[in-house]
Amino acid sequence: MGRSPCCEKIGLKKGPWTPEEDQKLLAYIEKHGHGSWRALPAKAGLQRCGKSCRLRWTNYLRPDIKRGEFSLQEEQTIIQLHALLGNRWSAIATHLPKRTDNEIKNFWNTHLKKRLAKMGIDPCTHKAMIDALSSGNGHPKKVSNLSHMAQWENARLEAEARLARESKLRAASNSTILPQQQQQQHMGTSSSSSPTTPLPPAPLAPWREAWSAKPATQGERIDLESPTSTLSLAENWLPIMASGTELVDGNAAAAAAATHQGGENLEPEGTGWKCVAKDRVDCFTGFSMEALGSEAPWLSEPYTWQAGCSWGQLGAGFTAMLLGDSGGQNTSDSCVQEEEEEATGLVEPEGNKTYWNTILNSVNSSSSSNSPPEVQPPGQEKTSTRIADTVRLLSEVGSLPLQSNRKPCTRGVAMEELNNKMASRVSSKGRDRWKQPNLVPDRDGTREVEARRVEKQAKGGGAERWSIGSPYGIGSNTSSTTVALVDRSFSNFASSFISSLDVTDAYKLPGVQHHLAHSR
DNA sequence: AAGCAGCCCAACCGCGGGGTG
DNA sequence: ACACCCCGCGGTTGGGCTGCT
Repeated sequence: MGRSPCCEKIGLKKGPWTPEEDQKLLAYIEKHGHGSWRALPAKAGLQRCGKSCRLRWTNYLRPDIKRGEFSLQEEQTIIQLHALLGNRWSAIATHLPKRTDNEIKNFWNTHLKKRLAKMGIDPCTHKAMIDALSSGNGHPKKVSNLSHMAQWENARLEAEARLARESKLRAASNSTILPQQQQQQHMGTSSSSSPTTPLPPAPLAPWREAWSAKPATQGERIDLESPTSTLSLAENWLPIMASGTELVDGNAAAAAAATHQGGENLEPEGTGWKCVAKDRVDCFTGFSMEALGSEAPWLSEPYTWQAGCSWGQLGAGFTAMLLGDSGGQNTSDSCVQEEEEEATGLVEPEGNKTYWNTILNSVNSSSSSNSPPEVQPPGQEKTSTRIADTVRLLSEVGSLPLQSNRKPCTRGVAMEELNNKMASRVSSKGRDRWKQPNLVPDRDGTREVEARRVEKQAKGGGAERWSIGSPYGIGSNTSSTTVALVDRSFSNFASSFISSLDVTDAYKLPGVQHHLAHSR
């Protein structure tokens, strides 16, 4: 592995930057772009290594950096994202405009970590301390990593399972709907569908569709019910809800959840929440939908997009996202309206019900000026849409660069894209496991090359400049391309989606909110 | 006022992935 | 397939600052 020797070279300056050095660096980059960092110091007349220059630029000199105190909103975002992503600071930073990963990392280590610890929440696991200790065998960091990885693995498995089902669906006759299945759906049972039986697309709520695709026997359950997904569901979220600690007692949790449900879908005194609290240890080790099934009345409720969902819905949230809304397509008008409202934060996440379609419309409309959307055979648009959106969901939530300047996804492209991403995830190792290249067409349009974001344009966004990386270098007009930021509303969606995930729900509870707000 | 401890954060270190020849 | 190079990332360090004794 050819690692660059970097700063140990004799004669290169280290330590704090002087204003003169800053000025030199700024002037050079403004005029030429940074190009090769290694070559930059010599060209700019700096006695620094390229790495040092890069760090100074990315963490301090860059014009699109916001400095100063973190707002409450930013704090909460960091906490929620850390609960989901762990110490993936760069990924977290992509959700906090104008903040650098280094700044966020420092802020976490110096402020938030301590504050959470003070509140009795383990900053590594985002669980109540007592649970972290009891379940982690004294290795909270391991537990944290496990939880985060479990969530991603969960997403991956569900996406893969979905693709498998899509294949089966395609293979089977679209018009075949077994009468007994219709009856089961009507009756609300969830576990008796055969894995080899084609599933009807519409009548099932998304999460029920996902779970009903499971085989009925334990040995065949690997399709959708992985130990990791069970872990992420039960371990992250339930303990806080049910722990009865000073943060939120069981009743408060139930009441809070009922509030999230608008007091309609979940009865605080109902069997659901009590069951969760009482049996949470069992849930950790042996959770299965079959076991709960009809015993848990909230599971038979129609799936609805509420900000706070029952714990059964939490896991289903991701599933539903990956599955898309099977309830029907939205009209373009309402999509636009919802998108606008979503961008202003005026709507509840139930607007997400049709969000996938909105996103695809956005992406397509932004990119279709050059290439008209491919006409899909009837019945295939939706599949293509969902797969493409799945890819985007994984990209966004995992902070993988979005390929927002790509042509509208056809089924084949989307399938290939998703498969590649999934395969890459599985095969890659290390912290870049989730990182994917951001591909853009090259100058000839004959192939794709990696693009790098070089700067944000005007304040407030709208467009973001990307530059094609090697071999063309950065800063050349011919190598840079401007792509529309069609993902603003998607980003909003992602935030609300993240907010709906298991552990983060704990932070939405009034008691915890209060602690967060008043411990600043 | 001096000494000390703790905090903060810019900067550094080193690992590892990706691109290229 | 391999070596080399570049760069991004997360963990860590250390100098400056602040508050306490």
